[in-house]
Amino acid sequence: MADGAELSRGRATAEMVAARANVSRVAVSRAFNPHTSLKPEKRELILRIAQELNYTPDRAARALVSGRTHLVGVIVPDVCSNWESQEIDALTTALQAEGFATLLFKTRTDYSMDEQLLAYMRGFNPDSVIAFVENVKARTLAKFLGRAVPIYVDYPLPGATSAREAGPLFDRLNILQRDGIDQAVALLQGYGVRRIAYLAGVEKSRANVARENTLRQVMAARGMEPPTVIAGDFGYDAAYQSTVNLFRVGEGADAIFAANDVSAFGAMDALRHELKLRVPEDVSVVGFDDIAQAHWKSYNLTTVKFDLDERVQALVRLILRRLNNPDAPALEETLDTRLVVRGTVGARR
Amino acid sequence: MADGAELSRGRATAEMVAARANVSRVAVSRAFNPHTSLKPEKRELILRIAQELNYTPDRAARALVSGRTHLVGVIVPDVCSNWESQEIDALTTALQAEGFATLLFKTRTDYSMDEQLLAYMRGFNPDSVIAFVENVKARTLAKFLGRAVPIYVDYPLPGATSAREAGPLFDRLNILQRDGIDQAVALLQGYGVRRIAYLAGVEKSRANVARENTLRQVMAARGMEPPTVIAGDFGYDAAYQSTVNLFRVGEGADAIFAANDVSAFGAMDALRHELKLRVPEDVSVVGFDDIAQAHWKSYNLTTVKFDLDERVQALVRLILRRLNNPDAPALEETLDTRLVVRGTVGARR
DNA sequence: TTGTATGCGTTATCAC
DNA sequence: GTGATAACGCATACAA
Repeated sequence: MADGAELSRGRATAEMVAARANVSRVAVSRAFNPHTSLKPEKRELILRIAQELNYTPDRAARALVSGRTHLVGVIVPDVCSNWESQEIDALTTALQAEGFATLLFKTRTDYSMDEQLLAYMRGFNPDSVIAFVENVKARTLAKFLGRAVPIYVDYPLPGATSAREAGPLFDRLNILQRDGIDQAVALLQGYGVRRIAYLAGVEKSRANVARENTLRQVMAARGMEPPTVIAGDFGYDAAYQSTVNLFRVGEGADAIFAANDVSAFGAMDALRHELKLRVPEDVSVVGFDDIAQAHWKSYNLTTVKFDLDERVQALVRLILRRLNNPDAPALEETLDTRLVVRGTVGARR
Repeated sequence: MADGAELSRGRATAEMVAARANVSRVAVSRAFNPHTSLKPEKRELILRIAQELNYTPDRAARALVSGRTHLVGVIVPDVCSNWESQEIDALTTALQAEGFATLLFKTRTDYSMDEQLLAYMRGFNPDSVIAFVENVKARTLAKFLGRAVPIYVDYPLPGATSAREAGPLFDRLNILQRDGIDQAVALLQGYGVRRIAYLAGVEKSRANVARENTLRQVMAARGMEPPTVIAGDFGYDAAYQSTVNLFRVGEGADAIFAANDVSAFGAMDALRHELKLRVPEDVSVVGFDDIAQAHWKSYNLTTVKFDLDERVQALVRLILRRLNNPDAPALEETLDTRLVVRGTVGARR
């Protein structure tokens, strides 16, 4: 009766478990920490009673003394942009399996809330922080972080040397986009495409800049004229509008290389529904990301793929390595991209 | 020098701020708590020095003594399903503005990880928990929760009385789907539709069951034959397949009412690309949710809308009300739905 | 308005 | 293998 009441509201404490099991509080603590010495049968008893009483160690208290919150901060501009949401999803699953929880923070791509947000986040003392280079400035991140070591997801510019920032520690996940872009351009070239337009993403975004620069480089290496660049913001509507302008006002193109899949969808819809052009017979389209919608029949998009699982595994690996060895020099992992061929690139007719 | 080193790694503590400002630690604490008495100039000084030293109160320590973690647990099956991600996005923004952070947990729709997940989550001691009825069983949730009062997002079945569970406290956000569904059916009827097929979602989902039952009721009230029900799982691929079957093997339909927007997209693509039927001239389509993609030109979907902002505001309101009054009886908020008319319902030809 | 003393629930250090 | 005791960083009741 009294037990039931105690049990239902206001979580049980280690002391209550200890009392029930006739052991000391310390024993209860040990029962929940694998690498401590405790007689097996005693541990078993304690765990059983803990379960009966619905006891779980309080992580806030644990964090206070151990210095580990088991919280991983994830800073994103848009949860609902398709790529981000798929990454957050997979990351949360993976972190959960390792005993961490995902703490979500939203920022803006214009850096306007960096300081406020980071100070706010620091209060939660995450063990690790995952940020995208384009969302938070490195210096600001360094300044506002507590003991957490941030992981930067970066898209290195072609030719740039491995970016080991001086001073503060920055672990890094590098995504090399060259392979995928080269495959895409080769495919386009093989189908007789000559004039490629690059449908840009948010201007400040490093992912975008790296994409454009790499595309330029690849095209030059293949003896092609530089791409026409048209404005975009990674979103559907801007892509739609820019594509219409390209063909109505501008000079058109044989192919559109979009900064991400969603932009590619916008471009395709503009081509088909507004400009009455066929894809790929009149214009080919290539995207970036390979989000789930890319295989939908309405689009069936040929796109440069980031392997989501690889990415998430690399991130988790970085987190664990850093936590096991807080003073190690900057860690780095690198991933490639590749082209997924579907139906939006083909012979011109 | 020494300061710089202190500052860069391992966060500053209240004591360090106090020392620098020549005040007691307590004054520092007060400076960060608005409703305490402290000479304004003193508070200002402390806050300035805190900023210099990059100090933020440690929330783990604060949680330990205040009993508030400022964490809101959100339990979802899929971050990346479109509706969820948009809701998480908006919710995170709103919570951030109120000083809370979103703690994300992934579960499964088959309840298979309920107990493990909830015990895990309780360790983090969230101040509040938001769950969807279909994802976690009420009894399990009650058993494993600490002091947090869960908020359930529910789609009440038509005719069911307000579902105040006996025993433990459950706050609730009810979404009434009747208005939107009635508007949709009226519109379809007005365009001469007679045979409606309901493209179902995950079978166990209450959202799905409520949608189907309400649709039945509304159609009966309007003197229509009951809908044909075809299988689905809220996803694109199943919707595509089911729609093809409906027309190839089954008896077809004048209109498809899909359990959500993504299903509607799958149905539309099947109709147009596989079955060579026109939407809406041959078959009308209606969806549910009004996700961002619904207005894309390829789909331009007529759909039953949940107002995202209203939803998020209601949730935040529930959280704050509960926190301000922990012993209040079960709180409840109720929202309506309405039809957004776009281009997938029209005259049959 | 301000400072002192106490406790939040846990793990780490040290004895035994 | 086990138990006492001291931290962890902060907020509050109380005294001044």
